[in-house]
Amino acid sequence: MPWDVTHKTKSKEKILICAAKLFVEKGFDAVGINDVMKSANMTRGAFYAHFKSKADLYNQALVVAAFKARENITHGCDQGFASLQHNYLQQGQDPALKDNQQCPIALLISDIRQREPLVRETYEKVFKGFVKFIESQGLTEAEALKEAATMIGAVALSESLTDKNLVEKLLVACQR
Amino acid sequence: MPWDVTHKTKSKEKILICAAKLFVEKGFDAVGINDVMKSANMTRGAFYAHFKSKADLYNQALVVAAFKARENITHGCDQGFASLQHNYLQQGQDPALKDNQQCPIALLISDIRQREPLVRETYEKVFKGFVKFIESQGLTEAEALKEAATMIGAVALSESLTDKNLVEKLLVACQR
DNA sequence: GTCTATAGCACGATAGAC
DNA sequence: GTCTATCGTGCTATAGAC
Repeated sequence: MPWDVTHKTKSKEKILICAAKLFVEKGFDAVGINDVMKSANMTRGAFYAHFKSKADLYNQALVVAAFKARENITHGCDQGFASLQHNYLQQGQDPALKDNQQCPIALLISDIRQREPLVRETYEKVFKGFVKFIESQGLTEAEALKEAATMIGAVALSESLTDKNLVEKLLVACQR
Repeated sequence: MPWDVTHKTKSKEKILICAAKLFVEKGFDAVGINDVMKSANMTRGAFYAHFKSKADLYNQALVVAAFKARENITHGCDQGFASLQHNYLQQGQDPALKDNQQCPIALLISDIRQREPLVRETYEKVFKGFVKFIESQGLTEAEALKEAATMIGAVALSESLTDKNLVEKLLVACQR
Protein backbone atom coordinates (compact mmCIF):
# COMPACT_ATOMS: atom_id res chain seq x y z
CA MET A 1 0.00 0.00 0.00
CA PRO A 2 1.61 3.29 -1.10
CA TRP A 3 2.39 5.90 1.48
CA ASP A 4 -0.15 8.48 0.36
CA VAL A 5 -3.05 6.04 0.59
CA THR A 6 -2.09 5.12 4.14
CA HIS A 7 -1.72 8.78 4.95
CA LYS A 8 -5.14 9.60 3.58
CA THR A 9 -6.69 6.72 5.50
CA LYS A 10 -5.03 7.80 8.73
CA SER A 11 -6.14 11.41 8.27
CA LYS A 12 -9.71 10.34 7.64
CA GLU A 13 -9.72 8.08 10.69
CA LYS A 14 -8.38 10.87 12.84
CA ILE A 15 -11.04 13.27 11.58
CA LEU A 16 -13.77 10.69 12.22
CA ILE A 17 -12.66 9.94 15.77
CA CYS A 18 -12.44 13.65 16.63
CA ALA A 19 -15.79 14.34 14.98
CA ALA A 20 -17.46 11.47 16.85
CA LYS A 21 -16.40 12.96 20.20
CA LEU A 22 -17.35 16.52 19.31
CA PHE A 23 -20.70 15.74 17.68
CA VAL A 24 -21.82 13.44 20.51
CA GLU A 25 -20.81 16.04 23.08
CA LYS A 26 -22.26 19.15 21.39
CA GLY A 27 -24.59 18.06 18.59
CA PHE A 28 -24.55 18.85 14.87
CA ASP A 29 -25.15 22.61 14.88
CA ALA A 30 -22.75 23.53 17.66
CA VAL A 31 -19.79 21.83 15.97
CA GLY A 32 -18.22 23.50 12.92
CA ILE A 33 -16.02 21.83 10.34
CA ASN A 34 -13.35 24.18 11.60
CA ASP A 35 -13.64 22.77 15.13
CA VAL A 36 -13.35 19.20 13.89
CA MET A 37 -10.34 19.91 11.70
CA LYS A 38 -8.57 21.90 14.39
CA SER A 39 -9.15 19.04 16.80
CA ALA A 40 -7.56 16.74 14.21
CA ASN A 41 -4.65 19.18 13.68
CA MET A 42 -5.62 20.20 10.16
CA THR A 43 -7.28 23.16 8.47
CA ARG A 44 -10.72 23.64 6.92
CA GLY A 45 -9.59 23.28 3.33
CA ALA A 46 -8.41 19.69 3.74
CA PHE A 47 -11.83 18.53 4.88
CA TYR A 48 -13.41 18.14 1.45
CA ALA A 49 -10.73 15.73 0.28
CA HIS A 50 -12.33 13.19 2.66
CA PHE A 51 -16.02 14.01 2.98
CA LYS A 52 -18.53 15.46 0.59
CA SER A 53 -20.36 17.55 3.21
CA LYS A 54 -20.79 18.11 6.92
CA ALA A 55 -23.83 15.81 6.91
CA ASP A 56 -21.70 13.08 5.31
CA LEU A 57 -19.17 13.44 8.13
CA TYR A 58 -21.89 13.36 10.78
CA ASN A 59 -23.32 10.16 9.35
CA GLN A 60 -19.97 8.36 9.34
CA ALA A 61 -19.00 9.78 12.73
CA LEU A 62 -22.24 8.40 14.18
CA VAL A 63 -21.17 4.86 13.24
CA VAL A 64 -17.70 5.39 14.70
CA ALA A 65 -19.19 6.82 17.90
CA ALA A 66 -21.51 3.83 18.28
CA PHE A 67 -18.65 1.38 17.78
CA LYS A 68 -16.31 3.16 20.22
CA ALA A 69 -19.04 3.63 22.82
CA ARG A 70 -19.87 -0.06 22.71
CA GLU A 71 -16.20 -0.92 23.20
CA ASN A 72 -16.07 1.51 26.10
CA ILE A 73 -19.21 0.25 27.82
CA THR A 74 -18.77 -3.49 27.30
CA HIS A 75 -15.08 -3.48 28.17
CA GLY A 76 -14.62 -6.16 30.81
CA CYS A 77 -18.34 -6.82 31.02
CA ASP A 78 -19.08 -10.54 31.02
CA GLN A 79 -21.56 -10.75 33.85
CA GLY A 80 -24.87 -10.39 32.04
CA PHE A 81 -27.40 -7.58 31.97
CA ALA A 82 -26.77 -6.15 35.44
CA SER A 83 -23.16 -5.47 34.54
CA LEU A 84 -24.09 -3.93 31.19
CA GLN A 85 -26.68 -1.72 32.86
CA HIS A 86 -24.19 -0.58 35.49
CA ASN A 87 -21.50 0.28 32.95
CA TYR A 88 -23.97 2.07 30.69
CA LEU A 89 -25.44 4.20 33.47
CA GLN A 90 -22.00 5.11 34.81
CA GLN A 91 -20.47 6.01 31.43
CA GLY A 92 -20.37 9.74 32.11
CA GLN A 93 -19.62 9.60 35.84
CA ASP A 94 -16.10 8.25 36.16
CA PRO A 95 -13.75 11.22 35.67
CA ALA A 96 -10.94 8.85 34.70
CA LEU A 97 -12.99 7.79 31.67
CA LYS A 98 -14.08 11.34 30.90
CA ASP A 99 -12.46 11.38 27.47
CA ASN A 100 -13.91 8.05 26.42
CA GLN A 101 -16.61 7.92 23.79
CA GLN A 102 -20.13 8.29 25.21
CA CYS A 103 -23.23 6.71 23.75
CA PRO A 104 -24.57 8.62 20.72
CA ILE A 105 -28.05 7.11 21.12
CA ALA A 106 -28.50 8.93 24.42
CA LEU A 107 -26.58 12.14 23.78
CA LEU A 108 -27.88 12.80 20.25
CA ILE A 109 -31.44 11.72 20.98
CA SER A 110 -33.05 15.08 20.20
CA ASP A 111 -30.36 16.29 17.82
CA ILE A 112 -31.17 13.46 15.42
CA ARG A 113 -34.73 14.66 14.81
CA GLN A 114 -33.50 17.58 12.71
CA ARG A 115 -31.12 15.55 10.56
CA GLU A 116 -31.67 14.22 7.06
CA PRO A 117 -33.31 10.81 6.48
CA LEU A 118 -30.05 8.96 5.76
CA VAL A 119 -28.60 9.97 9.14
CA ARG A 120 -31.81 9.03 10.92
CA GLU A 121 -31.68 5.60 9.31
CA THR A 122 -28.16 5.14 10.64
CA TYR A 123 -29.27 6.18 14.13
CA GLU A 124 -32.16 3.74 13.99
CA LYS A 125 -29.87 0.87 13.00
CA VAL A 126 -27.59 1.69 15.94
CA PHE A 127 -30.56 1.72 18.31
CA LYS A 128 -31.85 -1.62 17.00
CA GLY A 129 -28.36 -3.08 17.48
CA PHE A 130 -28.39 -1.87 21.08
CA VAL A 131 -31.75 -3.52 21.77
CA LYS A 132 -30.57 -6.79 20.19
CA PHE A 133 -27.49 -6.67 22.40
CA ILE A 134 -29.65 -6.31 25.52
CA GLU A 135 -31.82 -9.19 24.34
CA SER A 136 -28.67 -11.32 24.00
CA GLN A 137 -28.23 -10.93 27.78
CA GLY A 138 -31.38 -13.03 28.26
CA LEU A 139 -34.22 -10.50 28.04
CA THR A 140 -37.34 -10.60 25.90
CA GLU A 141 -37.75 -7.95 23.19
CA ALA A 142 -40.31 -6.03 25.29
CA GLU A 143 -38.09 -6.13 28.35
CA ALA A 144 -35.10 -5.01 26.31
CA LEU A 145 -37.02 -2.09 24.81
CA LYS A 146 -38.12 -0.87 28.21
CA GLU A 147 -34.67 -1.24 29.74
CA ALA A 148 -33.17 0.58 26.74
CA ALA A 149 -35.60 3.49 27.18
CA THR A 150 -34.75 3.74 30.88
CA MET A 151 -30.99 3.60 30.40
CA ILE A 152 -31.00 6.03 27.48
CA GLY A 153 -33.36 8.42 29.27
CA ALA A 154 -31.28 8.29 32.45
CA VAL A 155 -27.96 8.93 30.70
CA ALA A 156 -29.41 11.74 28.57
CA LEU A 157 -30.90 13.34 31.69
CA SER A 158 -27.67 12.90 33.63
CA GLU A 159 -25.88 15.03 31.03
CA SER A 160 -28.59 17.70 30.94
CA LEU A 161 -29.08 18.16 34.68
CA THR A 162 -26.53 20.13 36.69
CA ASP A 163 -27.45 19.02 40.22
CA LYS A 164 -24.87 16.27 40.91
CA ASN A 165 -26.87 15.00 43.85
CA LEU A 166 -30.00 14.59 41.77
CA VAL A 167 -28.07 12.86 38.98
CA GLU A 168 -26.60 10.40 41.47
CA LYS A 169 -30.05 9.58 42.89
CA LEU A 170 -31.44 9.19 39.37
CA LEU A 171 -28.72 6.75 38.27
CA VAL A 172 -29.01 4.68 41.44
CA ALA A 173 -32.80 4.54 41.07
CA CYS A 174 -32.45 3.21 37.50
CA GLN A 175 -29.95 0.57 38.56
CA ARG A 176 -31.68 -2.75 39.10
CA MET B 1 -55.80 48.96 31.64
CA PRO B 2 -54.93 51.09 28.59
CA TRP B 3 -55.24 49.56 25.16
CA ASP B 4 -51.55 49.51 24.31
CA VAL B 5 -50.59 47.59 27.43
CA THR B 6 -53.16 44.90 26.67
CA HIS B 7 -51.94 44.82 23.10
CA LYS B 8 -48.35 44.42 24.15
CA THR B 9 -49.25 41.65 26.57
CA LYS B 10 -51.23 39.80 23.91
CA SER B 11 -48.41 40.10 21.37
CA LYS B 12 -45.91 38.76 23.86
CA GLU B 13 -48.16 35.85 24.78
CA LYS B 14 -48.64 34.99 21.14
CA ILE B 15 -44.89 35.07 20.51
CA LEU B 16 -44.29 32.86 23.57
CA ILE B 17 -46.87 30.26 22.58
CA CYS B 18 -45.52 30.06 19.02
CA ALA B 19 -41.94 29.93 20.27
CA ALA B 20 -42.76 27.14 22.74
CA LYS B 21 -44.13 24.96 19.94
CA LEU B 22 -41.28 25.68 17.53
CA PHE B 23 -38.44 25.33 20.02
CA VAL B 24 -39.77 22.07 21.48
CA GLU B 25 -40.26 20.67 17.99
CA LYS B 26 -36.95 21.77 16.43
CA GLY B 27 -34.61 22.92 19.22
CA PHE B 28 -32.84 26.23 19.77
CA ASP B 29 -30.50 26.37 16.76
CA ALA B 30 -32.97 25.26 14.10
CA VAL B 31 -35.49 27.99 14.99
CA GLY B 32 -34.72 31.57 14.00
CA ILE B 33 -36.27 34.70 15.45
CA ASN B 34 -37.66 35.20 11.98
CA ASP B 35 -39.48 31.84 12.13
CA VAL B 36 -41.00 32.64 15.51
CA MET B 37 -42.18 36.10 14.49
CA LYS B 38 -43.59 34.88 11.17
CA SER B 39 -45.48 32.18 13.07
CA ALA B 40 -46.87 34.93 15.32
CA ASN B 41 -47.74 37.10 12.29
CA MET B 42 -45.15 39.79 12.97
CA THR B 43 -41.73 40.80 11.62
CA ARG B 44 -38.23 40.50 13.04
CA GLY B 45 -37.94 44.11 14.15
CA ALA B 46 -40.80 43.89 16.63
CA PHE B 47 -39.13 41.09 18.54
CA TYR B 48 -36.80 43.21 20.65
CA ALA B 49 -39.65 45.23 22.11
CA HIS B 50 -40.55 42.10 24.10
CA PHE B 51 -37.37 40.11 24.68
CA LYS B 52 -33.80 41.13 25.20
CA SER B 53 -32.31 38.22 23.22
CA LYS B 54 -33.10 34.86 21.63
CA ALA B 55 -31.85 33.10 24.78
CA ASP B 56 -34.27 35.19 26.85
CA LEU B 57 -37.14 34.06 24.63
CA TYR B 58 -36.05 30.43 24.85
CA ASN B 59 -35.97 30.57 28.62
CA GLN B 60 -39.47 32.01 28.90
CA ALA B 61 -40.82 29.72 26.17
CA LEU B 62 -39.52 26.73 28.11
CA VAL B 63 -41.74 27.65 31.07
CA VAL B 64 -44.75 28.16 28.79
CA ALA B 65 -44.09 24.82 27.08
CA ALA B 66 -43.89 23.00 30.41
CA PHE B 67 -47.16 24.56 31.59
CA LYS B 68 -49.04 23.80 28.36
CA ALA B 69 -47.65 20.27 28.13
CA ARG B 70 -48.76 19.53 31.66
CA GLU B 71 -52.25 20.80 30.84
CA ASN B 72 -52.27 18.64 27.73
CA ILE B 73 -51.08 15.47 29.44
CA THR B 74 -53.05 15.69 32.69
CA HIS B 75 -56.26 16.77 30.98
CA GLY B 76 -58.95 14.41 32.30
CA CYS B 77 -56.41 12.32 34.17
CA ASP B 78 -57.64 11.52 37.69
CA GLN B 79 -56.89 7.84 37.84
CA GLY B 80 -53.43 7.78 39.36
CA PHE B 81 -50.04 6.93 37.93
CA ALA B 82 -51.15 4.41 35.29
CA SER B 83 -53.32 7.05 33.64
CA LEU B 84 -50.57 9.67 33.77
CA GLN B 85 -48.10 7.22 32.30
CA HIS B 86 -50.47 6.31 29.49
CA ASN B 87 -51.21 9.92 28.57
CA TYR B 88 -47.53 10.88 28.73
CA LEU B 89 -46.40 8.01 26.52
CA GLN B 90 -49.15 8.65 23.98
CA GLN B 91 -48.63 12.42 23.74
CA GLY B 92 -47.13 12.33 20.26
CA GLN B 93 -49.20 9.47 18.86
CA ASP B 94 -52.75 10.75 18.56
CA PRO B 95 -52.92 12.68 15.27
CA ALA B 96 -55.93 14.63 16.57
CA LEU B 97 -53.68 16.10 19.28
CA LYS B 98 -50.80 16.65 16.88
CA ASP B 99 -50.74 20.42 17.38
CA ASN B 100 -50.86 20.20 21.17
CA GLN B 101 -47.81 21.15 23.17
CA GLN B 102 -45.43 18.22 23.72
CA CYS B 103 -43.21 17.78 26.76
CA PRO B 104 -40.07 19.95 26.64
CA ILE B 105 -38.24 17.72 29.12
CA ALA B 106 -38.25 14.87 26.62
CA LEU B 107 -37.92 16.75 23.34
CA LEU B 108 -35.24 19.23 24.44
CA ILE B 109 -33.27 16.71 26.47
CA SER B 110 -30.06 16.99 24.46
CA ASP B 111 -30.67 20.52 23.19
CA ILE B 112 -30.50 21.86 26.73
CA ARG B 113 -26.86 20.78 27.25
CA GLN B 114 -25.60 23.54 24.97
CA ARG B 115 -27.68 26.33 26.53
CA GLU B 116 -26.57 28.92 29.05
CA PRO B 117 -26.75 28.22 32.83
CA LEU B 118 -29.95 30.22 33.41
CA VAL B 119 -31.85 28.13 30.85
CA ARG B 120 -30.47 24.90 32.28
CA GLU B 121 -31.65 25.95 35.74
CA THR B 122 -35.13 26.49 34.36
CA TYR B 123 -35.07 23.06 32.71
CA GLU B 124 -33.95 21.47 35.95
CA LYS B 125 -36.79 23.09 37.90
CA VAL B 126 -39.29 21.78 35.36
CA PHE B 127 -37.83 18.28 35.66
CA LYS B 128 -37.97 18.38 39.46
CA GLY B 129 -41.61 19.50 39.25
CA PHE B 130 -42.36 16.53 37.00
CA VAL B 131 -40.78 14.09 39.47
CA LYS B 132 -42.72 15.64 42.36
CA PHE B 133 -45.91 15.25 40.37
CA ILE B 134 -45.22 11.55 39.83
CA GLU B 135 -44.48 11.15 43.54
CA SER B 136 -47.87 12.74 44.28
CA GLN B 137 -49.45 9.74 42.54
CA GLY B 138 -48.20 7.52 45.37
CA LEU B 139 -44.65 6.62 44.34
CA THR B 140 -41.42 6.95 46.31
CA GLU B 141 -38.78 9.39 45.08
CA ALA B 142 -36.61 6.57 43.70
CA GLU B 143 -39.58 4.99 41.92
CA ALA B 144 -40.62 8.35 40.51
CA LEU B 145 -37.10 9.06 39.21
CA LYS B 146 -36.92 5.71 37.45
CA GLU B 147 -40.40 6.06 35.94
CA ALA B 148 -39.55 9.59 34.81
CA ALA B 149 -36.39 8.37 33.06
CA THR B 150 -38.33 5.61 31.31
CA MET B 151 -41.17 7.87 30.17
CA ILE B 152 -38.86 10.67 29.04
CA GLY B 153 -36.52 8.25 27.27
CA ALA B 154 -39.41 6.50 25.53
CA VAL B 155 -41.04 9.73 24.30
CA ALA B 156 -37.71 11.19 23.16
CA LEU B 157 -36.93 7.96 21.29
CA SER B 158 -40.42 7.81 19.78
CA GLU B 159 -39.79 11.19 18.14
CA SER B 160 -36.32 10.26 16.90
CA LEU B 161 -37.12 6.84 15.43
CA THR B 162 -38.92 6.61 12.10
CA ASP B 163 -40.09 2.97 12.22
CA LYS B 164 -43.72 3.32 13.38
CA ASN B 165 -43.90 -0.37 14.26
CA LEU B 166 -40.85 -0.16 16.51
CA VAL B 167 -42.17 2.99 18.19
CA GLU B 168 -45.47 1.27 18.92
CA LYS B 169 -43.68 -1.74 20.45
CA LEU B 170 -41.47 0.56 22.51
CA LEU B 171 -44.36 2.56 23.95
CA VAL B 172 -46.35 -0.58 24.79
CA ALA B 173 -43.30 -2.11 26.46
CA CYS B 174 -42.88 0.97 28.66
CA GLN B 175 -46.53 0.98 29.66
CA ARG B 176 -46.96 -0.75 32.99
C1' DG C 1 -3.54 16.07 0.22
C1' DT C 2 -3.14 20.12 2.55
C1' DC C 3 -2.86 24.85 2.71
C1' DT C 4 -4.71 30.10 2.35
C1' DA C 5 -8.24 32.99 0.66
C1' DT C 6 -12.78 33.98 -0.45
C1' DA C 7 -17.44 33.51 -2.23
C1' DG C 8 -22.14 33.13 -0.69
C1' DC C 9 -25.49 32.89 2.58
C1' DA C 10 -28.18 32.96 7.04
C1' DC C 11 -28.72 34.66 11.34
C1' DG C 12 -28.84 37.84 15.66
C1' DA C 13 -29.12 42.34 16.80
C1' DT C 14 -29.65 47.45 16.01
C1' DA C 15 -31.27 52.06 13.88
C1' DG C 16 -34.68 55.01 12.45
C1' DA C 17 -39.33 56.00 10.22
C1' DC C 18 -44.16 55.98 11.45
C1' DG D 1 -45.10 48.80 19.16
C1' DT D 2 -44.32 47.53 14.71
C1' DC D 3 -42.30 48.15 10.52
C1' DT D 4 -38.15 48.21 6.81
C1' DA D 5 -33.34 48.37 6.16
C1' DT D 6 -28.80 47.30 7.52
C1' DC D 7 -24.55 46.06 10.05
C1' DG D 8 -21.60 42.51 11.76
C1' DT D 9 -20.54 37.84 12.31
C1' DG D 10 -20.12 33.02 11.69
C1' DC D 11 -20.80 29.25 8.94
C1' DT D 12 -20.52 25.82 4.70
C1' DA D 13 -18.46 25.13 0.65
C1' DT D 14 -15.27 26.18 -3.27
C1' DA D 15 -10.98 27.89 -5.88
C1' DG D 16 -6.32 27.85 -6.64
C1' DA D 17 -1.30 27.64 -4.99
C1' DC D 18 2.08 24.23 -3.53
